[in-house]
Amino acid sequence: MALGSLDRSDDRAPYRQIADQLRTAIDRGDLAAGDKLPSEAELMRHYDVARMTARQAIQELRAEGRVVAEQGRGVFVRLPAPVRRLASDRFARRHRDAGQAAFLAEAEKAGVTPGVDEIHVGRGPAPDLVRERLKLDEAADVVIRSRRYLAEGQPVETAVSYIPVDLAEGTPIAEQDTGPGGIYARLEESGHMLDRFTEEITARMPTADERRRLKLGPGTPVLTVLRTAYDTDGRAVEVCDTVKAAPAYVLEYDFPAR
Amino acid sequence: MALGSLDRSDDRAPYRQIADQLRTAIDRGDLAAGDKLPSEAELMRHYDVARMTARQAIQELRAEGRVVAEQGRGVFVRLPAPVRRLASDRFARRHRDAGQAAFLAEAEKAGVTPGVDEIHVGRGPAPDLVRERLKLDEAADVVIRSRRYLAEGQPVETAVSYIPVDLAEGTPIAEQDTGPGGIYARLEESGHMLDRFTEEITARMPTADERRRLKLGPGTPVLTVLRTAYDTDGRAVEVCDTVKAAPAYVLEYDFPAR
DNA sequence: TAGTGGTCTAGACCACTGT
DNA sequence: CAGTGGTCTAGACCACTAC
Repeated sequence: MALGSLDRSDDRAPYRQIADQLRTAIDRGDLAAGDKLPSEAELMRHYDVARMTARQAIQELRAEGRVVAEQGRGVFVRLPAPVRRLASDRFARRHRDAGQAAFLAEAEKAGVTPGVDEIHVGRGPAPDLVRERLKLDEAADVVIRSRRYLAEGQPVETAVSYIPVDLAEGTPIAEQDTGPGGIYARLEESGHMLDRFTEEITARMPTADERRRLKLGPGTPVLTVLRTAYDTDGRAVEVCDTVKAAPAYVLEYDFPAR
Repeated sequence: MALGSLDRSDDRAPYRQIADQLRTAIDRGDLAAGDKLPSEAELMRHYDVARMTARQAIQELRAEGRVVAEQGRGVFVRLPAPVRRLASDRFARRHRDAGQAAFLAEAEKAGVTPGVDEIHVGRGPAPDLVRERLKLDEAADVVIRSRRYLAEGQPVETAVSYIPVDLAEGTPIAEQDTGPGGIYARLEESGHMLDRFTEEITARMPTADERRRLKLGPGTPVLTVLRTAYDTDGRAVEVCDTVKAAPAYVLEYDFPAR
């Protein structure tokens, strides 16, 4: 691990120069995934700077999500997250017919042990974003199902589903356990055959709460997917708001050139 | 703007408590978009802490992308970026027939003044990711077109297209100006009618280079879209690698339940 | 010129990790 | 125990902004 030296005549701040050199070392592969970076003390000696300067350089890389600090151990080049590809056919009826909800089917395909926890089922008013998409009036309540998905025990996604009460009440959708095939299978059983979905994708930094629930390190963005399900009558029957740890996902879509 | 006080018995670090209080003030609307946060000096007086502690609190919010610091002026609650929705029909043939490339058609629809700059056209080997998708052997060159898109003068997206040389050479695709309707119109003119696209979406923190080209503040993630275009023979005729400033986009996809 | 954030120094004590 | 990062203090000089 050969570090360069500071150029005091360079107008770039020393901490940026140090960050650049570390970044380059990572990009070149001098520092591979999982490797330990020089400690703060080593950087102080090597570059002859104060501790805060060395720390600031490392802080840059942390904010970029390239390295992770572990107290008492050191700072390490971040390991590439196990990536799960989500194809847009993941809600295909054949999976429901096989008795599997989308997340479980997808995880199994990827050879990952799936899990679900923090399941909460309730009833209440829908957020504005949801109300617009479900075309409900302000007064109408919805059944709200929230849960957290795990892959290999690690949280990777939170999801909140909103279903109009007239579609959910009296069915397992309003229960803790929705049964085989999940919400979509129950909707189809009650005569609402699904026709199509729309998904709206954004990316942003997580809120403090999301950081906690998804156990995200600093410098880790989230992908949000807001999915609306329509039945064959063209009625919006569910809105699902998901927040995914971005490094864990690739979303795939296929569409015609028309 | 009423700030609380520190709880020294709280095991959360003072800088976290201060960050929490500021975050809450923003969420509650006490600090609206564009408002100035208390200065470092004010935070030092109010909470009776050292400057670095006040700075660290603000640093938290910056990394979350919630506030932006402007030297000499102060720290401000970030303004919501003007969002552009990208529907998956943005490559519909009707737009090409109308003589417009996708970005321009989309921008006009959104009432935004579009721009393109930093156009570079060249020829060289394809990156691995691209070669796999174009099904080329290692030796085969591609035509490489890179450019940067602007909305209202602000850079919002960079794009690099890769086209197999046998499809591009001798056509305007290998020239600086591809002509009306862009690359896709030229491909169709030469007999490669487009059939479908696949898009692979990820989100991550930008590289230093991307931060510069897209003028991104800290705490701003990017959305990447890797699009592959197929002609009616099922041949991959183009791969386009785009990097978008995440706050500026919502991607929309529509797909059947099958 | 006063106020702001940007950067740096030189210390200090703490909690956690591994030996 | 020594080594690591986490946090804090109390200063300093600088560049930029607004008045």
